[in-house]
Amino acid sequence: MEQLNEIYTLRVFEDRNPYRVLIRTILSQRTRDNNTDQATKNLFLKYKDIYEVADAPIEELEKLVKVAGFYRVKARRVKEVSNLLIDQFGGEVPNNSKELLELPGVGQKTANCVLVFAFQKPAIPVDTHVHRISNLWGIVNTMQPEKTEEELMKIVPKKLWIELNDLMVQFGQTICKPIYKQCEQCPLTELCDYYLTQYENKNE
DNA sequence: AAAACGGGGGC
DNA sequence: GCCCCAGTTTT
Repeated sequence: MEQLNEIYTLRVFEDRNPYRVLIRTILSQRTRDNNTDQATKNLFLKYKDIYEVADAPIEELEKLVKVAGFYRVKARRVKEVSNLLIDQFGGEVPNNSKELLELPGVGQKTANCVLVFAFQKPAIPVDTHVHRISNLWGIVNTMQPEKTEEELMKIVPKKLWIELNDLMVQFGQTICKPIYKQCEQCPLTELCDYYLTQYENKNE
């Protein structure tokens, strides 16, 4: 943890407006942060609030969101979710997991991001990196992301949930990648079963 | 359980 | 040019 903190800085949503957090998180699905930021900026420079987004022409939404990729799906989801929130939740983003999961384009990970970043509620947004690395390190041994979240919550002190989660994501993006792992740059090889099994023979 | 969705940034 | 992407929905 200390070592990781020297390499990475914590990324958090400075904007805690629940609606913008929700939209930003939907736009971030399966896309890199830079592109997500740009798409979010495009959207909210043009539209002031949920009602303007809900009324926006789909072609215009697609254009603004394009840089994030999956732009047709995402534009449709942004519009759908905005209309649904207006129709069924009085234009407010729900602050509990059950109702969040009913929204189109919102799965476990996105729901957790909203809970954490908009409402400061305890949850761990487990993405593919966190899931993969947790298993790699033997922190958990399960193929189910929900189970990973459960196990991490047991092991990691609550105060560190968000920070550690974020660091694991960045670690997964840069070093402990899905396939091409950069073990030469890794400060944690001494703790890593994967590294030991991969390299112990080569080091002879 | 697997495919589909779609475009960009990094190297 | 190829690799990899802070997933969710549909088949």
